[in-house]
Amino acid sequence: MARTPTTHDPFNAVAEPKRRKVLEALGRQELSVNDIVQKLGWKQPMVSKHLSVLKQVGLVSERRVGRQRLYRVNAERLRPIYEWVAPFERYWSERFDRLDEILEEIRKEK
Amino acid sequence: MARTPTTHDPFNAVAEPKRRKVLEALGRQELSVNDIVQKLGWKQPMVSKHLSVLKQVGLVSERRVGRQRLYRVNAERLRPIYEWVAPFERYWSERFDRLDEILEEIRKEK
DNA sequence: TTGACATATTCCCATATGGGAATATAATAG
DNA sequence: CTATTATATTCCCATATGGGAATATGTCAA
Repeated sequence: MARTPTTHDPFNAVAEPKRRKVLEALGRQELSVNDIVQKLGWKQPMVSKHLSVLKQVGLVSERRVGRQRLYRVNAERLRPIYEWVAPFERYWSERFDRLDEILEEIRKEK
Repeated sequence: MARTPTTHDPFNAVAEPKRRKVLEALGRQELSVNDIVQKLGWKQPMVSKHLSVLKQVGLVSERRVGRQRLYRVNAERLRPIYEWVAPFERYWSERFDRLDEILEEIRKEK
C-alpha cells in the first residue's frame, strides 16, 4: 500500500538528496535553521520541512536557544545504513584482491 | 514534485526494505527468479517487480539462460551509498576516541 | 503593547508508489 | 502444435510525497 513514509526510517529519509545535503551541511557542527538557509541558499520553509523529517526519524536532534533552534546530526541513526551497505564493500574491492593474486602469479612465473 | 522515483538512483531503490532483502538473498551468487522466490517465500510477481526496479537502477544485472533469467548484484552501484555514509562513521566511533583521551588524562593525573 | 526576527505549519496538487490478482510473454519438452 | 515451466506485465487503488506560496507561532527588544 503506497510507498513507505519518508519518516519511517533513515533509509527512506536519506533517499531524498536534499536531506542528504542538510546532513552534509550540518557535519559535526550545531547550526541554526538560518545558518543552514544561508549555507544552502534555499528558502527557509524548505529547510524547516526537511529538518522536520530528519528530526522525526531521529537523524538530527534539536535544541532551543532563545528564538533559535539549533540542530545537530545524530550519527547513530546512520549506522544501520552503514552496517547494511558495508558488507557489500568487499564485492567491489575484492576485484582488486584478485588482481593482486594474478599479479603475484605472474611474478612467480618469471 | 512528488517523491523521487524509486528507479532514479540506488538510494531510492534501496529505501524499500524488500529490495534490500532481494540484494541480501542474492549476495555473491547468481540466482534465478525462482531461486529467490524459494529463498524469500514471496509471490513470483512480487519478486519480479522488485527485480525490475533493481535492474532499472543498475543494482542487479540480468543474464538469460533458456527460460530462466539469472540475476546478480552489481555492487558498484552501492558504492555511492557507502561513500556517502562512511564519513559519518567517524561521528559515532569518535566517541570512543574521546573516551580514550579522557582515560589517558586520568592516567597522567595519578 | 508593538514590532521585528526566527522558525514552523498549512494548503495546494501532480505524481509514483507497492501490493494483490489476473494475465501476458517466452522458451522448452513431447 | 500443445502443454508446461519460467518470468514479466497490466490493472487496480489508497496513500504520502516535495515544492511553492502564504500564514501561523514563538520569542526577544524597546
